[in-house]
Amino acid sequence: MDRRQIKTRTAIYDALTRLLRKYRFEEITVQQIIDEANIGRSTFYSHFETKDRLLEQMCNEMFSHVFSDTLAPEKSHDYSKNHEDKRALLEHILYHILDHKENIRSIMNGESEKIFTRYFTEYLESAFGEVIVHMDVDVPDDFKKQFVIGSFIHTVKWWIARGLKEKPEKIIDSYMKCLPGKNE
Amino acid sequence: MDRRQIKTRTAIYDALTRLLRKYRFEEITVQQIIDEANIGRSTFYSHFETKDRLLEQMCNEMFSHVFSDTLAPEKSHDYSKNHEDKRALLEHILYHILDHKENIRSIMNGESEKIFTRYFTEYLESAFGEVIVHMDVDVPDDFKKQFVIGSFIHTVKWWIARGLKEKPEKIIDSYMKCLPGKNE
DNA sequence: CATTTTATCGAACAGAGTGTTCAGAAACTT
DNA sequence: AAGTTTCTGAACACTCTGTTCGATAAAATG
Repeated sequence: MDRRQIKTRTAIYDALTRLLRKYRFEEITVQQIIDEANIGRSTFYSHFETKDRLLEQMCNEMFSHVFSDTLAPEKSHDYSKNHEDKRALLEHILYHILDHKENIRSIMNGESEKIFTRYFTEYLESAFGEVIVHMDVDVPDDFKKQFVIGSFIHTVKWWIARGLKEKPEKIIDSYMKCLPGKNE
Repeated sequence: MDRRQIKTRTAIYDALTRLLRKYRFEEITVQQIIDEANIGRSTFYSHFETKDRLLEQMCNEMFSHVFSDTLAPEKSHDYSKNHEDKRALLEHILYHILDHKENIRSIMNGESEKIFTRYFTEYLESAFGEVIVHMDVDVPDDFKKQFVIGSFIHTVKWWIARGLKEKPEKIIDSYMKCLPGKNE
């Protein structure tokens, strides 16, 4: 890839990241991004069709990184085997989120939250779907799934919204204590 | 209030409701609302400052109705007393949501979802905050609250997103089975 | 019923933002 | 050095927003 393209691309990403610390995504204009990134107007549009596509791609890169290596098939196999490994995987995810501390809070408003949730749900579904079904609670399978996954994602969002203060271990510990049934 | 005002107001509400069945809120323009409602442009703006304020007020009316009579101080006192009454209150809320079946699904996208969540959280917080703290799980109080309330709201959203197919009793039953600790 | 008050209408307007185009400058490749 | 690709930025057409104002219609008042 041409160096120039990489340069403008990262310039745009960085600009948006910086702007997101001050403004909500909805109130940021393309012109602001262009000025902050120090690029020409037509350059922006040759990289991204719209402002929304930019956000989408930025989120995709970010979230795919957050969930990437944890889902390597060999690893996920190990993880879901027993209680302690599940705990380790969940903690691992939180640490990955912690890596993006700077971005994640400002990104976590409006449309981007949905992208995050979609990614997260798909990921947890594929990593834990099977395990959850085998949990010992007398409710329909689909309900069980939505409850366990939904409450986890909600917990993570809560953790992020409050500034990622608590240690991942603490969050996962509390979360698992709140889960129903014997899920060892 | 002037009859004319009431007429335009409901015309606008109805128009937006109808449009929301076909388009997402973000892609609806003021002009579309005006045309659909058959009113003059300046009339719209004499009623609502912006499109967002319209949505906000519409949601406020709707959600305050959903949560209104269930939170009458005397009643909530009864409700949180014992296990069965809590169940009854939760079911009651779902039935109220069911009353708005037509609107609620289309409204439940984008910005309006946040208004719903805010209302819902505040309500549950005030109705059950005390009760939750006394639940027998060894996690911090604030975590306990966010988990119990968050997972309930998520469950309700899940129920709505799938078309409110299940009976309220069924949803509440499953939900309570998933809750941790002895909360009788 | 006549009068006064208030709401609606709609065209016209200014302003902000979007996304496109294009010719020349600048940077990369071979 | 020549050829290719990307960047630049001004200019443009468009869409949507929110305001203004005089004319018209409807409601409230006495």
